Amino acid sequence: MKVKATSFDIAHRAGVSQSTVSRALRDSPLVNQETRDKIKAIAQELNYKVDKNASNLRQQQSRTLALLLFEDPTTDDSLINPFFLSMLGSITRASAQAGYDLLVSFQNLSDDWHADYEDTNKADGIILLGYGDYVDYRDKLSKLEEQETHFIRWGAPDEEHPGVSIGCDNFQGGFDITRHLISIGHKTFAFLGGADKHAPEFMARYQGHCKAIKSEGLPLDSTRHVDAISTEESGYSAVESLLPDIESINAFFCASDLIAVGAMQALRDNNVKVPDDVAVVGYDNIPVSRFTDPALTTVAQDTMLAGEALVKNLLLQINGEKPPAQLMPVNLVLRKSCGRT
Amino acid sequence: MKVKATSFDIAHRAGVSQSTVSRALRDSPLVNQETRDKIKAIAQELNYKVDKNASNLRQQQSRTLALLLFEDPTTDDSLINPFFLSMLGSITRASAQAGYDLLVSFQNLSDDWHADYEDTNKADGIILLGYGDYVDYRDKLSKLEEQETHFIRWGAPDEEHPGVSIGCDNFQGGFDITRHLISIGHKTFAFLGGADKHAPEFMARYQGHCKAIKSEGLPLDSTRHVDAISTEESGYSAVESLLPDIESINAFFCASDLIAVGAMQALRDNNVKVPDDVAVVGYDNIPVSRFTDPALTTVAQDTMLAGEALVKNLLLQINGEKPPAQLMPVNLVLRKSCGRT
DNA sequence: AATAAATTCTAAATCGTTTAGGTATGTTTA
DNA sequence: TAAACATACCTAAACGATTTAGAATTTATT
Repeated sequence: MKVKATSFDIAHRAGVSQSTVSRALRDSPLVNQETRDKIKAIAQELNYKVDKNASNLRQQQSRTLALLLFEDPTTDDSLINPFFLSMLGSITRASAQAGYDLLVSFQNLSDDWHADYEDTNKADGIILLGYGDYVDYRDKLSKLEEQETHFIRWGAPDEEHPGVSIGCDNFQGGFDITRHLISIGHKTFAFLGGADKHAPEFMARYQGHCKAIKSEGLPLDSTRHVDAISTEESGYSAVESLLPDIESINAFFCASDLIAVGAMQALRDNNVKVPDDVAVVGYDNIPVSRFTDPALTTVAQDTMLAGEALVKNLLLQINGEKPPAQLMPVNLVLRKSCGRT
Repeated sequence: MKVKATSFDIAHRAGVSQSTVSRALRDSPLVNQETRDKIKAIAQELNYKVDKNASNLRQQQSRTLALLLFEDPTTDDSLINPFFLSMLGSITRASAQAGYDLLVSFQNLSDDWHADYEDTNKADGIILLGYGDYVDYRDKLSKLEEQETHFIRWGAPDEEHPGVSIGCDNFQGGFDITRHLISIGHKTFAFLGGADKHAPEFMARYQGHCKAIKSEGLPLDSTRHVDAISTEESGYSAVESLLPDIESINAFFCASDLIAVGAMQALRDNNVKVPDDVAVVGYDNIPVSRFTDPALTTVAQDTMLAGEALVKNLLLQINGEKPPAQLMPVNLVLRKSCGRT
């Protein structure tokens, strides 16, 4: 049976006290350089590693962040929204960079996650990642705040939700891409994506969309609005529901790339040519969007930057500061699906 | 400033000793039911949560698993192989189900991850997830084993690598899909995917491919082998390199769906029709494969099952058992890209 | 009524660190 | 030469739980 070396073992071998070992390993100037080197050598030889449980207990911190993923409960269990995954990647890397470990967990409504990480000292802070819909969790967020838990939420900064949040400028994204569609000649639209309080991000995109229509002098009824959640299936059936008067639509603005992928599939199955008969644009710039046929014009959220911002902001909170909410900029990615670029 | 309640606070209020509190909260029969209820009520009221650091330290375990993701270092940093992500999802859920937290971390060659989790008592066991290529890490795996660290590797069970592993039957997958291609009339092939020691999974698929060709009585030189790593770009250029004599190829067997997506893109760009001019099949059944044009025929690995198997196996190890390696079955997913089904 | 057994609780040791404070040395300063 | 000060180390007390051993109380048995 393997038995782990402790700082006492090292102390014994080095002929010093255990506290000196602890100090030496953390390069404290309170211990002589020679002694330090000797202790470190022995530590290495014994394959010694600081026990994080003991260390964390003593220091009352864990140098660990918890990432809580809130998935659209309607989605198939095994699939994860690619956009989240991209965020997950950048968050993982950003926290590693900062010297923090990352606990990942999927949540659903029933869990009382609001207490389970920081309260137990398993994490120093929590990152909440979901598609903007925290409406049902609002009271839990309040509780988090009340408990002075450090947490940050991915989503639109607004007053409705307690706590700090970071999100991309969905309004601007919806505005920009719609303006582009108009600028290349499209005049009538369909917006695919549920824009109610349960999807504040989709809502903002839709509002940006409408604003652009107005500001370009088009009549507001030049766009139609169809419900859809962020899945391919949902995009597919959204298009199906619009087939009867498909000729009256110049362009589809899909609230997410997944919706767009499904939408294009539906169009293809019904012999509607993209972009010749109708334009399609998406939102998120997920990895596949480059490889659809035709390649999808979309709005890119810089997930690298966003992940870093989330982690940085959270760490500031942990260090006792009160960092402000943040709105991240957004970029158009012009590809073939929208027609003449 | 928030100050956390400890078991002493509860003991004080309840008028019992702290040890009684500890027992009561863990439903020990050593404490009277009435006392238990009272203590639990007080705990709830004070919003008490067991400090995991203290608890773990005392119990010498962490009830946490660490997932180490090894990415093809050639891949863009921000992108993650969708297949891994799918595994990540199922592993996360499986460990949550088992009452374990999950630490996620991306690794690269330079890190000395081989010591960093279990040795520090941050995790009770480690899951290694990569595209089969652990060749360069073999000595690190040995070290893990030597240290009696609990770990499990995703990949082909073989004697070359130390430790237990679970993987899908790549040979069978390659065999099955090739046989299907032959059964619907294809006679000449190209295999896209580096099949050297750095990609044992691709290698096994290739070997299954060749076996099927032989067993169906076709000449072995009816297949060509082109190097590619698991990215769309790589698939794209692999196809480009074959363009000169594209007419001599009936079907492309891509070692992964990502390669297939890139390959189909390249074929489209060069006016080669799939599946009319040439068939294309992939491997992995990633989410997009259903939405490519045409939909991709591929080999599905049941990631749900695989994630559960990994976690279950690791937990057995943690509990002192010696579970065997496992080969998971594989399923053909027939869609349009391979031609007549 | 005395003894044994069962129940319920307490005290203290333990996990492996970190860190405040103390104690020898030797070196400088007035 | 004693006071003042570094230097290099050590002792011991946390941190907050779990758990062993044993004490106190109640209940059962003879």
